Amino acid sequence: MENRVKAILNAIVESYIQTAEPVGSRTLSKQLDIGLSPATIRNVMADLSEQGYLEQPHTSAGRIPTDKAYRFFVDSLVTAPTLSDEIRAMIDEAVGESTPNLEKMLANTTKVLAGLTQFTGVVAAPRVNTTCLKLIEFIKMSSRQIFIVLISQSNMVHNKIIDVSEDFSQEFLNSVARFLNAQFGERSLMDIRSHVLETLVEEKEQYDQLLAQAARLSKKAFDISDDRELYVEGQYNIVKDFQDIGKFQRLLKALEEKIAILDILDRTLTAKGVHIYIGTENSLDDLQDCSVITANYGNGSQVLGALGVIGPTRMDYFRIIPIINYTAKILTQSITAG
Amino acid sequence: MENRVKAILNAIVESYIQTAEPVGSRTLSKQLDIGLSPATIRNVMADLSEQGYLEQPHTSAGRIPTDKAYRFFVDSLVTAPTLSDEIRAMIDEAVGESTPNLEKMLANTTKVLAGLTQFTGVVAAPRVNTTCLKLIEFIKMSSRQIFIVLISQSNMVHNKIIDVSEDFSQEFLNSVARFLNAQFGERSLMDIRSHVLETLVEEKEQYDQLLAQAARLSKKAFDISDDRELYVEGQYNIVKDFQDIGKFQRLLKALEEKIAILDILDRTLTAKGVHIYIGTENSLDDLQDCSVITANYGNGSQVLGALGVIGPTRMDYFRIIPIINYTAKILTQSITAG
DNA sequence: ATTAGCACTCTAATTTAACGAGTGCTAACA
DNA sequence: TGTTAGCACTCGTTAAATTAGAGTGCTAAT
Repeated sequence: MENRVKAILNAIVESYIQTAEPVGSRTLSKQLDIGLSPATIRNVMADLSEQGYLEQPHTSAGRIPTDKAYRFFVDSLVTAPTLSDEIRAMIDEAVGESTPNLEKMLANTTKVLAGLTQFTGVVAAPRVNTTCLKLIEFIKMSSRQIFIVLISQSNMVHNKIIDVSEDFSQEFLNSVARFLNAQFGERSLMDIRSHVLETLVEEKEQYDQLLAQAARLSKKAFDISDDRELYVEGQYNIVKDFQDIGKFQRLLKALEEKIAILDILDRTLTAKGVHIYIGTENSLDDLQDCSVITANYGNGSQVLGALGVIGPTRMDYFRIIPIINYTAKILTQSITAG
Repeated sequence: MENRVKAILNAIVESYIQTAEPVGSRTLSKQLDIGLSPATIRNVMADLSEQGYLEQPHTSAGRIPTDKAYRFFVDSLVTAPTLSDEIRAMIDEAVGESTPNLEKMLANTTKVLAGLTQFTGVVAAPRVNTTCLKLIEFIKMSSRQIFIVLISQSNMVHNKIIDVSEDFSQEFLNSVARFLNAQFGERSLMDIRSHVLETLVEEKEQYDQLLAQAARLSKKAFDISDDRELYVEGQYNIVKDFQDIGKFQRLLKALEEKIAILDILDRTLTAKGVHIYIGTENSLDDLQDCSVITANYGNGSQVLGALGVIGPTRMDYFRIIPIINYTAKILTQSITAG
């Protein structure tokens, strides 16, 4: 694509991001420093329309960018601006504040994302199955109830109360926990579960009463549903850019149900850096008028989850991208250090 | 107030609840079985307007009920209808499903409230300070980090990771936990905290190194912030009844911030039964166009928290009230049994 | 006390007209 | 050949004017 055409396209996108108004040739001609007449620009715009970069709300209106144009615009953003010290400080504080408690860290991260971007912030907690075991403990609550705590390497805490038919002694529970910690420390829960299952099978042939009990208990302990937590904050920020109440309501509902959003965040998990999904690039119908900007966070060696914001397609990418980027970086650092 | 006047007022409220349209004298005359002409009804309506029960959007429109009228309407609802078996079953299942895990129970309760009423469901978790201790346990994570689990009588789980300067042995931690459990079981956290403080003071004069450490640790353990969790579900249901985007946005924000809503729910805690706050009866500005219907739940002997729904003032009280009532009852039962 | 009748009010919906931003095309220009 | 000025045309937006209808308040009759 010609240089001049690029400049015009990007100028249109920028202008639309700022004003949310269809961009006309005359306005653009004045804004653009290059001495180009409206007529010339009109020609270029006509070409761009043909190529699917621009569209007109109606015949005699200015042009608005299509998703394709946003995509082009974003891809030609080579230099992400550096963040101001104040913004960095805000992120640093919010993210680092409650180490090493991962849940609180993620909640705070979501809040700071929503606050800084003025869009809806989302953070996906680590997948339970892929996290690694740091510590497991059994606590006897009553003769038939056992409380199980399970802490992951990244300081994520899971707990549940299970009913058992046998009356285990606390000493027995302790020994099982000791065994599991020694045996499975730093292994992923998914791995552990399959191993526990193996053990259970072996044990059947051993006819050792105690071992059988231990295996059964362990199996229950690691039988954690793999739902992921999604932190959402700043939903009310979405209202601003929605004229269509119906669409908006569906979006809110999607946010409440969370599953679909998690799917989108999951797609990020494989690759590094900031990901941007523009409008129809989102598989989710209710997000067709939104862009989702995401990035991964991890514990230094492993990707744990993703964070990002959801906003209108005409969001200020230039401003948002470095925020996402930096937040992910700081969160990763905090987890790694914590 | 005259009987006939009552009937007319309630009919107006009912009609407005159904249709959301200002009610005119002619419509009402046809709807009402008593043979009263529009003119007669007009006279009554004029009186009711004077007394502040009705108002007109404009001179030549029908009347709409004021908050005062809703209040009258609600107060004259003597017989709450019995719930259908299906609805009962849905509540039973949602609430009882994940006993004894209180957090999950509350989350499910919120969802079923939102689902059944099609409004926004809210459930306030028990105040941490007033809940009673069932079990406390210390788990050593590393030489300087201790993981603390604290389970309340109502099976609410709190946990946190604290940093310590001394390197406690797990045996020491166990003995401290044993002591606390024996000493303070079934006492409220608030009580315990003040006692722990006392002990700490006494200990200063005892100069017993170990006891001092234990006291310091215990103090940290019970130093829980008293934030209450608020479960919110079905926010998107509010959209329907809001024409004013600005108001709606503020309401969403209030729901996200939760504190103000908790205040309202707290007011319920003193008295039994269903509470209804209509429109301006809500102290919160952003809720002036809403009604809040709440009820308490507890553990049989003690009130723990409140649950309810937030909807437009013109919600169908007759339908909603028994849902709230029954849900609170079942939740209380489940907690008591759990 | 109730009701029928009627003039009056006010909103919401519909129509009409004027406006203007922006386009596409053509012809002139460098 | 690329650029620009000019111009007719389109179409949405806004404002004003008109109409229809629902509902009221008042009065007089029952």
